[in-house]
Amino acid sequence: MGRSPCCEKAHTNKGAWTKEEDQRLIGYIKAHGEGCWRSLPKAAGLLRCGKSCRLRWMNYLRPDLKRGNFTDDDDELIIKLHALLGNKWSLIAGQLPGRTDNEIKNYWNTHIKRKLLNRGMDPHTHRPISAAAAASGLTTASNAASSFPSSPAAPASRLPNALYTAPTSTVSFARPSPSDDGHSSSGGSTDGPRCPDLNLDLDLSMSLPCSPPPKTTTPAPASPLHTPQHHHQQKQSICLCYHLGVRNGAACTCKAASPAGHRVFRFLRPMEEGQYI
DNA sequence: AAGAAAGTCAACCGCAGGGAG
DNA sequence: CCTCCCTGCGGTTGACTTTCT
Repeated sequence: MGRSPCCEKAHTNKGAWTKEEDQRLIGYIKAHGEGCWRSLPKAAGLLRCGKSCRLRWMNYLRPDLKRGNFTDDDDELIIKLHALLGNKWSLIAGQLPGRTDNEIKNYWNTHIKRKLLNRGMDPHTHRPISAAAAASGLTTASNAASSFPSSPAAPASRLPNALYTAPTSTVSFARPSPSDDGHSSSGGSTDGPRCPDLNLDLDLSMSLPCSPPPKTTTPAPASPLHTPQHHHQQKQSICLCYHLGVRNGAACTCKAASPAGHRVFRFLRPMEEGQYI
């Protein structure tokens, strides 16, 4: 019956982190590197559960985080990536160096949704609201927004033209199955027309080419492990073809460029025929 | 100036995936 | 192949801040 708690809740703090806790966490990770989040709190002398420590580090304390406002270019990139990937915030974050999935998720929900609605676009389907409403029975923008499933599940024919302009590159990519995230229950995708080959304009102005990340002034912790931070840093170099399930393609050498091999590149499970995001 | 409403975002929760044994 | 454990992800909550009346 139920899961066992991830940690001993009776002796853990919850809620906002104090400066002292932050310093303890930062100090410990600087000294020992990331990894083994479950045992980290005890080792660092923190009365927090490991998940909480990880989240705090990932979303707030990491030295490579970029604080501050999103630019319009960021907005557009997020919109495009969301149209492509759905609510795969971690993948989207991987294309925005210094941004976290949580930050982007919040930003989407608080800013970009409204921005799209103001444009008359359904933030889920990325289609004009009138068309989206006609197709799904929605009648208002707020309905359209509130009825979001986690994935836009938009076949190519339903995505905005901006994403499917004259194809500069044609990619036949695999979409994950609808059950991948367990939430794609609506959006009119599962019974839509099959669309195995999508002509994607992949020129999304990615700032991160398929090459090893350049040396930065912020040294990574001296941890030989494939730490989550390492993972995040590497995520910035994830090639979109991996996101799209097109791995080991002749045109992609990302994996070879990665020192951490399979742990670095996470990719969406290739879809079975007829399945969409 | 005070209270209400709306907006923002850090943090929590539960689940899924993957690796180890 | 199965089970357990750990990590990471996405959805949601709620405290705090800002704006409006």
